[in-house]
Amino acid sequence: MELRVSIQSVHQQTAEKLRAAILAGVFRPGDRLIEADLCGRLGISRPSLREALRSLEAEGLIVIVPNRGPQVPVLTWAQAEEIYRVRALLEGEAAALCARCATEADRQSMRSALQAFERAVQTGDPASRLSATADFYRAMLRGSGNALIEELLQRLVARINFLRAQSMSRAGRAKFSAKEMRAIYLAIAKGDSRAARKAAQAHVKNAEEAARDILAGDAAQTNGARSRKLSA
Amino acid sequence: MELRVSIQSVHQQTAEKLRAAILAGVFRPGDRLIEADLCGRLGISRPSLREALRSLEAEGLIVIVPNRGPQVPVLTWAQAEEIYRVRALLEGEAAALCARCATEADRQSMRSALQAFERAVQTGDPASRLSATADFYRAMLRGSGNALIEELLQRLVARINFLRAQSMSRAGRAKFSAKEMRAIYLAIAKGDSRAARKAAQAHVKNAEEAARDILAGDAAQTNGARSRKLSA
DNA sequence: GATTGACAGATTGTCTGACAATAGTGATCA
DNA sequence: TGATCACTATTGTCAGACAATCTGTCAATC
Repeated sequence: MELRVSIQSVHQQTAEKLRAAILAGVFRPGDRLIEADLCGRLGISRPSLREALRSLEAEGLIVIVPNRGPQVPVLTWAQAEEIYRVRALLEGEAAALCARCATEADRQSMRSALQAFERAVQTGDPASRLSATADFYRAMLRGSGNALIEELLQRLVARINFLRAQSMSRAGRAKFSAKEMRAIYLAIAKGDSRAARKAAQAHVKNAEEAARDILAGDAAQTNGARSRKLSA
Repeated sequence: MELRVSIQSVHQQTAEKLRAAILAGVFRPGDRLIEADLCGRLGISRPSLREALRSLEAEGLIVIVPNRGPQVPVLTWAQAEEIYRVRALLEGEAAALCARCATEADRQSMRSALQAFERAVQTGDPASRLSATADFYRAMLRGSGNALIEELLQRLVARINFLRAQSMSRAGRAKFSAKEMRAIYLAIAKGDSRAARKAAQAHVKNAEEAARDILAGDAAQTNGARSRKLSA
């Protein structure tokens, strides 16, 4: 039983809030984060803020340019591609492990998350879709029994969150997504680790392709502005 | 041409020095790092030190216990096992990628690092062995063309450095190591990505087993002291 | 004898205020 | 038009301070 009353340190809370803000899109790729500004808004001192920023930097969620300060990184497609490749690798492994050693409780969690997702697809509710997806993955990673993979994936996914949110809300993608997730679940339920790995990797591959389309369309629109920014 | 004379910020330099010190074994698993002490020794202020510590914490190189401060983590075997599993996955992928897209220059670097390693094995020079291994991997990861994998692996390997140094210096292990590395190189030189992946994974698997023996022997010796510490 | 309570010392968590160094900006002048 | 130069905004770094917390010790109590 956990009786602790959130004795979180300031920098820790700060890091969490900023993380959440970036994932929620409050700060967008390319945005600068001004220290004094954040201190004021969060009601904390600069040293505490800077500690939090260092944590986020090491997570890859922000980059800190010397003498210019922190900003949300703008991913190149090459970087995104690397992330997707590693993500496929790790998620495949997690699925395979899960197929081998998940408990019935884990499978149950996955099943209900999957059902929630399918309901959300039918009703067309983007928020529920996102949370159901998160639940599904959490259950799978928990079932894999490898905390390291879970942590690494969480960080990687955070870095492509921007692409993810867009491609997930794209017409048609949700339906395919549901099918792919079901395939992962079925393979795991059967205990077929080989099939589970394949299904998970295929899912990431498809997500990558959806993201690529998004980024391509995006780049075409804002190409001038962005390349000017990068070369500066 | 790079003329800059180390315009690295203080916290960055600090992080690097501490990283190097931990890898070199100056601070051993379980050691506490006292802020005031480090500030004095490094000649820096506490805020700067704390920023550096937050970076190292996010890298997993130290843990910071609330109100007790930073310390070098003591790995359980379960944690080490997770790291080895992910390492096998990533190194296998890197080897496979390298087999597909390394340039002749990359292969040349690997070849000379391998030769240096074999010479070091014959002369029985542990320091050269370590540096040659590092060179070999650096070349392979560079050849894979995936900077993310390189970064992730670097961090993971840092976390098991303690085990690694011990198992590498173990009688007999070096010779096997040389054989395994040669197998990786040959597969990459042939462009056989499948064989390269297998060879790299086998190499990690063997390293893991060597490490397990070390940890088992270690635990038997200091079991009393350690379990008392953990339960406290 | 074991548990509790109190206390001192060590260490971390956090803030304030300050100042130098740097990058970006706009004005000035050739 | 282009180069130069001050100005401003912002970051990098430090010193000093104080509260909060942990650790171990020692006496008091049951």
